[in-house]
Amino acid sequence: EKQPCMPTCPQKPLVIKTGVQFTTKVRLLVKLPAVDYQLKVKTTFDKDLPPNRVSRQFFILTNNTKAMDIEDYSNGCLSVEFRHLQLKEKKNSSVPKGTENLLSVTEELHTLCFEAYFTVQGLNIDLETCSLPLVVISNGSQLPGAWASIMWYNLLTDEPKNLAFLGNPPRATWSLLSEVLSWQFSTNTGRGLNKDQLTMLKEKLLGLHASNNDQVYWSKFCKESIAGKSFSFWIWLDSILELIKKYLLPVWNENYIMGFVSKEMERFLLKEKESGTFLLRFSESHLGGITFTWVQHSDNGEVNFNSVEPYTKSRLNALPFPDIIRDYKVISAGVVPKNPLKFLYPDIPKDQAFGQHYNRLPNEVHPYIPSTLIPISEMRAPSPTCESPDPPMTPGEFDMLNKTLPFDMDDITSPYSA
Amino acid sequence: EKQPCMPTCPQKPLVIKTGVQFTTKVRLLVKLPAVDYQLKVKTTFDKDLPPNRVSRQFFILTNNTKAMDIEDYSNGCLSVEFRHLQLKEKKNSSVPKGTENLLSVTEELHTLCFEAYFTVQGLNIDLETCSLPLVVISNGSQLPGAWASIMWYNLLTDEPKNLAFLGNPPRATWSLLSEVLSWQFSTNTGRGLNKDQLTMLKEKLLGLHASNNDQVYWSKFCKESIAGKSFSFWIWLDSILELIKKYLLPVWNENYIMGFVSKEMERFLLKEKESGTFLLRFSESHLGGITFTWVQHSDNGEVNFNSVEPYTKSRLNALPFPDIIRDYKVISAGVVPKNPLKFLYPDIPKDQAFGQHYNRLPNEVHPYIPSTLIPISEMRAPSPTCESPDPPMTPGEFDMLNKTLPFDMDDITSPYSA
DNA sequence: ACAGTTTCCCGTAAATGC
DNA sequence: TGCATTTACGGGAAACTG
Repeated sequence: EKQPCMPTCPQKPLVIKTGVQFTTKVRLLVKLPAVDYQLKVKTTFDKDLPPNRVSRQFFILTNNTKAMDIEDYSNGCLSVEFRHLQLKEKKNSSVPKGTENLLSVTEELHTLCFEAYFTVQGLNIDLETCSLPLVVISNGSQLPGAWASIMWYNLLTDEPKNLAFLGNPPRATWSLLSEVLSWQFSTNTGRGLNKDQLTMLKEKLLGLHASNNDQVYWSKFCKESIAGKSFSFWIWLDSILELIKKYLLPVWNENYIMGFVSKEMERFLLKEKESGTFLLRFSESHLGGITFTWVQHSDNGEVNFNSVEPYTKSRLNALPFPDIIRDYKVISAGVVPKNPLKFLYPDIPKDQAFGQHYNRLPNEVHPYIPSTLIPISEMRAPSPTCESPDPPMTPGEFDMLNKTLPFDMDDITSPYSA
Repeated sequence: EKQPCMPTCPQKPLVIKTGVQFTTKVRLLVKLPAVDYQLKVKTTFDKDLPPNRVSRQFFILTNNTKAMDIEDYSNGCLSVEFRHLQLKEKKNSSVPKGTENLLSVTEELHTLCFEAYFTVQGLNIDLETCSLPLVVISNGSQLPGAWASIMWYNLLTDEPKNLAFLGNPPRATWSLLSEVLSWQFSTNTGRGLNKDQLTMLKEKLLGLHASNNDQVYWSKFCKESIAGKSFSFWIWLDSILELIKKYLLPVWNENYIMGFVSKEMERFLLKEKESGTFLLRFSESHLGGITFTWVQHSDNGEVNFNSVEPYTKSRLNALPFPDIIRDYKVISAGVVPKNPLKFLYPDIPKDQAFGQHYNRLPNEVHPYIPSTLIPISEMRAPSPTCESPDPPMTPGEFDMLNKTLPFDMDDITSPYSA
């Protein structure tokens, strides 16, 4: 006879990529009478899953049977850890595809099953248990979608194994969802999302003036693109999570990235601040981008806001973000290059916030002159709203700048015309 | 009975990486009497190779049998193309490893064998042929070494199948070797090596005043490190080939890269030239690097040479090389940033040589200010030998520069101390 | 043609073996 | 322990497939 679920307690990854190894561990929670033979456990993928339930079938490519061992001598607890397990798709399976299955691959839930079969005192015992649902992907680009499925499942059901859950998933209240989003940030980085950041996200997803009890549809969260964009809310948010993890970790953890703030709020916050006050905001138009916006007050009282083209991984691979802030320059015709960033909102001197994360300048390696990259923007013309306390340059200085700066100014060309 | 080699003509890759697909084609060169059944060809790896000859054994993981087909209806020529072949190492083979085998993996030669067995008019016929030697690698980092083996083999023997060749390889005269090196460049890029470049390479390998008849040892070419370096001559040269292929192709093909030139020769060439004349040279100290050296004449007649820290793939991934030349700046205290590169040796205006390869400046994507990276070097102090026709800056200008440039100058700190 | 999905494989890092 | 070699796999691009 079968003893379902109870006796063992499996741990497994929540998303598995085909062809990539994973590890799982099963622990026996009941104490068996001492046996003089090894207790073997077999791991199976989607055991007894009714056909047509999934559009893809997988199997464990590697050795899937292993003997349990005593994990803890104090209580004689038995366990077994499978390493180097690997999943492969069953191709040409007789199961016809696309039978009423409208789920995308990242919504399709699967389980790992474990069984231990043995005879004791003439009794046949078949212990069996299954993991909570997991998602199988074939490429890392599917990971964000897969993770969203896991989040939604864990957020909205207590059922241990409802593999059709995402066929018709319930909605989530914002108050519930916001907790899990903040938790994603805190577990992945070390700092969660604060009230203002969550408010911006709520308004992005549910519109202005939404309440915490308003409900978010699964499709709105993860499947439908944001209006005017080519990606969904979660894909956008996850791209920022990855950006932080890879390029912004210390700066994020020290709370120097406001990040989730609307452009309207940004201007509202900056407009009363000193010229050169800036804040950091994640791009809403491109995946995984961060920009800074600074304020400039001109002599006539006009207020001007500038935002740099967002930095994404290609640029951040070349130059760490704190160095970008340290070295960023704006040039405009006839003015010496100048870093417009002075105070991190509200009034933290730039070097106080970021100084400890600046990278050392390149070391001189004889016989070479060290060299580095600096980020630079051109203002096509000295805007009347730009701070411009600098004395005008002499004509000679102006001419020299024209020859040495990489931007065309009034079509003055170098003496070596192409 | 066996018909060796003659009847078929195999084409195969020269270096095969385990786990990566490759393609090979066999063509039947004799005309058979028409047969009404399919003529099947079987591909085998290292067929009948005596054990202990190689330290590693491989087998074809994928389907290795396929029927020949009429390739060309005009002459009825039969051929078969194997696609998606894949090699895997036989592990735990009974062959004990390391039996008198002193070859490295990239020196170990193997062959692909093809056989077609059939009966016609009561006669058993077994056609069989083998490919020329090939090298099996497991990681792309082994490709340069493997390629060197293939080059040496093709350069120095006409034997179709001497798999022990690299156990005791003959030497190559420089005149022979230099041809094959130049040919590597011309086939991989579009431009070979000129006389001056080859002379520099000869001197690097054989010392000054070596003659074209001097001989190069295999170990000197590929196995032993260059004195004071951690890589061999060929590994160094191949790193430059890869650099050109990936980052410098048009500039190389237009002959704007002198590249292989000693530092002594470089100075000799530049010293009589106008200030701002520069040339491009491949780094000899680091793999896959390119630097530029420019000359500056000071008022007192002293000549000064500066070389920038070599650019390698990490920097070149961030910024295309022509843009580096266009935008490169030198700054020193109190002087406006300035591009020291004016004429490509001997006297080609920089923009004339590189202008057509400059990338467009970033487009304005509203509402962001476009931004780019520029390469920059600091001269710690205005060298007395530097060209310095610029009027000294006013104290105000100097102070401003201190605040805005990313380098510390005389320990003047920003107002926002860390 | 196209989007969704998988496969391929370079290049780097880590693991393994001698 | 260090070096030579293989394995692992993220990430971008190509190939596949309905």
